[in-house]
Amino acid sequence: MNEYREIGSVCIALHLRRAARHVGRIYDEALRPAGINNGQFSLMAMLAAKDDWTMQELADSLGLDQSSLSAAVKPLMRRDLIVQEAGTDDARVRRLRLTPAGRRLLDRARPLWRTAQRRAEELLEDHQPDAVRSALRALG
Amino acid sequence: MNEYREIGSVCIALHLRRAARHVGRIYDEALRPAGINNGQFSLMAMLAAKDDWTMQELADSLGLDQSSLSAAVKPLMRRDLIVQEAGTDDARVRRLRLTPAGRRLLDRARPLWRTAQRRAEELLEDHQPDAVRSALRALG
DNA sequence: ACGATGATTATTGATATCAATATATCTCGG
DNA sequence: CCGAGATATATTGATATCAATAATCATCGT
Repeated sequence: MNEYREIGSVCIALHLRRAARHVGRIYDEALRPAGINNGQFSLMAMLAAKDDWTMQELADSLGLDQSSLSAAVKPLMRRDLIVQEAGTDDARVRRLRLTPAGRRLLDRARPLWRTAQRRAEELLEDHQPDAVRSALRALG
Repeated sequence: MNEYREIGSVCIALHLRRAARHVGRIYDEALRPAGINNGQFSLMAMLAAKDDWTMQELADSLGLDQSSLSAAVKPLMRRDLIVQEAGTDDARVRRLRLTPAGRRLLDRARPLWRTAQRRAEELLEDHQPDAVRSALRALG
């Protein structure tokens, strides 16, 4: 018997990344008319939910490496959807904000997100979406 | 009330990608002594489990875009861990095989994978790993 | 005030990922 | 056999992701 047949069926990293790729494509496709992808939508939705994030706080909330966030904000800043402003008290920190244009784009994107969200929940019909979210929170 | 607070707590794409990033880092760290990352381990384990994959078959099994696999095999070929050979009957298909060096590296990596796998299962202790895998299969 | 240590963000170099497109090859009707 | 459409893989250009490192700035002890 082949020792490696098992791995494809039990490896948590493989299952997670495969699912993340597929679901990410669902959201990306739904969001395409708004001109952003699912990662950019998540980032901007965080900014809309709570102002005054530092880079590190936001990176932690997204489960991202600090340097990955540093790269991810660049395309959004180039399009003037978000801005980074220097902290007043501590000159090292950078605070992120949505611009008015970013907020408008996000509002246009929200119904598209909801469509994708519905489709993803349908895939989880027989698997208790809340239990799955809870498990994913434990992993992330 | 802010319409966007909800999104961070219910978005399936965000939960999945956050978990996938974190878990991926666990496996990457464990596999580092072998010189491969979790995606490369998955790819090579598939080749060890069953020979004679075409590119498209393997891409489907990994839930990857065909063009992503095309890019992913390059670093492994450069290191002579896998080879691509032209199909005999159909000149379009390329078949992938582990080289002996690839097989040796994979055998060295397997106990490292098992360590990471144990750590990931521990995170899922209270969440029935088999149920989670089943849900992830439904998503991917 | 100085210097060491720590904290925050950015940069670099590598791989990963996709959509769109290109290229090569096959198949099948005529 | 030829050409049209289909299929398999590769390339391109953009963003995503990390580890390692660099660059700034803060803090604290002396």
